[in-house]
Amino acid sequence: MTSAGASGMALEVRGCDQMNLFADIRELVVAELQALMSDGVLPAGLDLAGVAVEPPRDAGHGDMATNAAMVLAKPAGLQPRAIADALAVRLMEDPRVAGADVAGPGFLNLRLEPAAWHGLVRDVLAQGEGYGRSALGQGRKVNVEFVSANPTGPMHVAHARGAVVGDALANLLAYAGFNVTREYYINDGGGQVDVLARSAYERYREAHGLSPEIAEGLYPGDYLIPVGEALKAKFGDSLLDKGEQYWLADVREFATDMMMEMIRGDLAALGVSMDVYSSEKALYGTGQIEAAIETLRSKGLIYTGTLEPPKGKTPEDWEPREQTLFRSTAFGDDQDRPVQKSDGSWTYFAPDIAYHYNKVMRGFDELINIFGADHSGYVKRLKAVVSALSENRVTLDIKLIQLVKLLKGGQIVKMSKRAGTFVTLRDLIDEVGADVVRFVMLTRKNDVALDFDFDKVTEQSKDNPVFYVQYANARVNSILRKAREAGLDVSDATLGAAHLTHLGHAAELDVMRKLGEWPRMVEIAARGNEPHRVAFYLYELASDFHALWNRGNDDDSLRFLQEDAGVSQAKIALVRSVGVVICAGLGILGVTPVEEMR
RNA sequence: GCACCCGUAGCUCAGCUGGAUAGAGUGCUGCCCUCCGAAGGCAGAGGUCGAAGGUUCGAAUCCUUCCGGGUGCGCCA
Repeated sequence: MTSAGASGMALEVRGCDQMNLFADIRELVVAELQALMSDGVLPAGLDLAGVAVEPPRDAGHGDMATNAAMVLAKPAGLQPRAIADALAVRLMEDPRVAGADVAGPGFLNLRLEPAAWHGLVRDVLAQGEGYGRSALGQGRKVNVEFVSANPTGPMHVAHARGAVVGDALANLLAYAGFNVTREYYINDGGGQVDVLARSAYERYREAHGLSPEIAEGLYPGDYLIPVGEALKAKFGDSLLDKGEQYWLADVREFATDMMMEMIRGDLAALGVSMDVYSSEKALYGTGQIEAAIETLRSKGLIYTGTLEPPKGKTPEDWEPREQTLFRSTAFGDDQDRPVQKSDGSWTYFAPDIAYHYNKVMRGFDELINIFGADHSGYVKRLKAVVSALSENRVTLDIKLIQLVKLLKGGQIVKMSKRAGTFVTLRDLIDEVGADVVRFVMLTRKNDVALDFDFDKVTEQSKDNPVFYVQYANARVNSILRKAREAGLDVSDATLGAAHLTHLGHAAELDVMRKLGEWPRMVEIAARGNEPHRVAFYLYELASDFHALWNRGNDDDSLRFLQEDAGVSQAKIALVRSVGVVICAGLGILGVTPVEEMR
């Protein structure tokens, strides 16, 4: 939602004062390892790519841990401990490092000086929601294609998850320094839009007082009634009692446009806006499909042949047919795939090839498609197409979105298009709100099924992750409000200049450590195209913050508002930092932060 | 038959592209409000990471083979 200026911002932040404590310490470790190499303690020319600086699993081990000694032991021909000891001595000389202990099989556990964490808080306040933005993407052009629902009706819940994941992923990638385009591929070239046209025509007849004949296979939904009315308004009675050949094309275009209008509205209600809408139909008759196929043919990947029937269960009506095929088996697919039907017309795969060719030609470095899990069989052939057409320059990552199971009162909400009981995206948003829909849809990895429990998501307890995170943010704002009422200056500038040496308790350090993980988390999530990690991170941050808050009940010195204004400001600086990161994270998820719970 | 995805605490799920004694929530047991919002927090119990092999300093994570569940498999997109 706030991604418009993202790529420019990332470039700006890139460089010197981009704060990422883990990255900084890794740089330090690498520098010291290089020094050890030039001193002859380590053999020269070691590959340091595998050296990682990570949060230790157990916080008791310290603030950060590096595996350097273990990954280098073998290539260096030395004992891990010997490397770790030598490295520890050098690292201790850095003012940020308070301790470096060798542990376990050769981990080097680092404890940082409180001042390092204080610097982090100052940085969060100085950079605001820019804290955590990354230059990882280096402005590379990435295209995220998602939703792409057929323009034949309103969006329903099955589309919602893909829409949310795609949009949050786009936000995430923009935040991580990619130049992102959100794109919707309109499937307006196939038989289903003819069905739409015929269905709408019946509603048009209905608008003229005739009784509609919704034959088997047509779309029965009420949402087409206004389309019928609009057709009447536009065409009067000129289409009545005419054969399909007189009206099909016009009605199809008109109805498709209205459906897309409705879908745009549905997306907007969910907070999604696309940068580009591409039309399948627009590929026909322009030579683009032919050109794409010819390009593949020139690589020897197109031929005429006959497919074997699938082993195991052969379809009843199977008969061998000669078709134009794409050699996707050359890329690991199970079988070659037809691009032309036996009558010579294109299969749905052909325009898809042209569409992906088009994306490659537009200069994208990376393509990401968000598909429903029922498209799993489609993945290999599309990847094959992209790598063939781009000479392996462009990568295609396909995220398959598993089903959403709706639960209400402990019961599964059965959805049937025919029975008209499917739940539309609008219904869902009207009932629980777009923020809840978005957050909950991001609390699972894309490739596992998701239960969406109406009762839980509207509940105000920590069962409900949306509420839990929002509550943390509300508490942050509550503190700021109280402080202002007490006449304290809590502007970010003032807080950033506070004497943060007042922060040092273990519970406070826990929160600071978690804040320190944010930029690292962004990069991990962006590298894997996994926006759900942001949701989980926010939950953890909220948890650490709630814990700190409650410590104040037992220990007065941990309360945020103290007698001494300077001490208060230091504490509030930390509180405010938590709010900044929560807002940044919610921004990526596309969820509106609430300042007060109601 | 083949391909892809999933299998982690009673239940719902995380798990950083191979790291340390596998973590949350929920449920169960016991605690914490004169208090910055208890709509919260703390502690305890609870595991053969579906199974068996393999790769190496080291595997829930990578490889192989099984078992169980889901999805898909030429003129629908």
